[in-house]
Amino acid sequence: MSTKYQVVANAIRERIENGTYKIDELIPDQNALAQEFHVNRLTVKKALDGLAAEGLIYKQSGLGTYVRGKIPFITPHDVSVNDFGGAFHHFGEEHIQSKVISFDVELPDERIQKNLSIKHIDPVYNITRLRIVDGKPTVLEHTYMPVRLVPDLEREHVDTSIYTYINETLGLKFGGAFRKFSAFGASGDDIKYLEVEEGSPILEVEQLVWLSNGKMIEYSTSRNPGNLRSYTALNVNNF
Amino acid sequence: MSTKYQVVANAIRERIENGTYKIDELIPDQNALAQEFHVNRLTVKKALDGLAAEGLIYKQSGLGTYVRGKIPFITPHDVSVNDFGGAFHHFGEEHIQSKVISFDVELPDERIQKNLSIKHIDPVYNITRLRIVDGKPTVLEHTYMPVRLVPDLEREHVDTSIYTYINETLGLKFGGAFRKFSAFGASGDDIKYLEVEEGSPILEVEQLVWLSNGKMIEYSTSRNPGNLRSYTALNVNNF
DNA sequence: GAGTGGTCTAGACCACTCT
DNA sequence: GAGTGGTCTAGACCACTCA
Repeated sequence: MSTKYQVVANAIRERIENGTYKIDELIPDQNALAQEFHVNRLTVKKALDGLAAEGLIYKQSGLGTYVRGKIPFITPHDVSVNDFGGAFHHFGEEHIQSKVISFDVELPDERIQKNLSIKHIDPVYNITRLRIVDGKPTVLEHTYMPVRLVPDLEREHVDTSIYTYINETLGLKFGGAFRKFSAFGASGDDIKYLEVEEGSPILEVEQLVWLSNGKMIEYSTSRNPGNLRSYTALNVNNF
Repeated sequence: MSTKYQVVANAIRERIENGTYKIDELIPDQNALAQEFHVNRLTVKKALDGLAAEGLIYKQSGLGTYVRGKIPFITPHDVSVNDFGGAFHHFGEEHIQSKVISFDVELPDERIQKNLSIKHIDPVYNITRLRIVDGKPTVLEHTYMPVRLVPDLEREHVDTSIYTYINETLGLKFGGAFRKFSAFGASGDDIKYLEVEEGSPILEVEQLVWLSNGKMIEYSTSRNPGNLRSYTALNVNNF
């Protein structure tokens, strides 16, 4: 919130949301915006690049910058791959409830060592949680995190939001994530906890998250009953 | 391939791939690279920003720029959401075969009108294709495209690669895509064409693609048997 | 304190689109 | 030709990390 280009980006985002800049219409050109905000044109461009990456606007060299309309097939149930809030933040405190099925510390097997780039002597948390949204079992999460990077993780954090603990208490920043989407038939724990029938479709997200310093902090799988949740992803081309 | 930052980015990408810059090690700093390539430091920074967005490197202010290691759980079967090649390009001409199930021109219903941002009088192609990879039915694609944007689409293009026709013959560029991943149980056409059993898990990708001029060019759904294909997505955080 | 990447400026030229 | 966004430069200052 402190850099100039973020201030400019937020101001423009606000104008798009409140309708000052209308869908499919041109917004003022970069020079005009630079004058208005008393910044250099490059600073405006950087702000617009960010909004374009979010999908809010699109630019055409020689013409100008347009506001993009909403994507029709997004619903509030869908989870965007493009933000890092975590489930707690997405659904809101009032709607989400977590049932901790297991919360252990153990030494990692070879697969976990590889994914988290750690040695066999580095302990990891092994956490299984059932996320209940508005009373409905919605996600079964299986999470591994290196103890070294997330010291003193308490039951209390696991009950609510581990991401809040990592971001706000430890002051760590996420650098990025890699995700893999697959479809499976429900088995074992899915049937037990998600209250679905054997073989019914499950959307699995396998996920590797790293910090801004490049260290791997989380390897997890999330299993969602097919009818309850979808994931969305936005991609903008720049070549 | 023509701008300076692309030249620099490609040179650095090459050095990472051929091992000149090693995994988890620092690459030369921005000033050194700027000197070497005879460009300004900002140009180097822009090149590095691009490589960081691709996930190849990560930067830490105050320390330097590191080469990121490979993500362990990617397999060659997985399709990356982060590129725009199309199925034909991904699998290679030798491995992929397309069976055109239907190829019609019709007037769009309300759902298609909304997704493609067109009127009811604008005709669309309605194409159903079965993609066969190495002899195995792998994807059932259902595609809508506005006739106005893709004139003179011939059976020949549908048999091979529509993307090649759009990019190379029509000279159009993709601007971005929005995708939604869901899990379903196989039904109707899935059973018939993908040779799977009723109710077996299907990974569906619903997709909206637009051109660099902002116009919607494709609305499609792709259905993959759960055991055959996964999708991967990379996200880098910048706030 | 030295070195790193991040931000910002003023000014320039280019490629592109429309009239 | 006028106006748009894209690229590039030279130079400056900042925040951050490590010794």
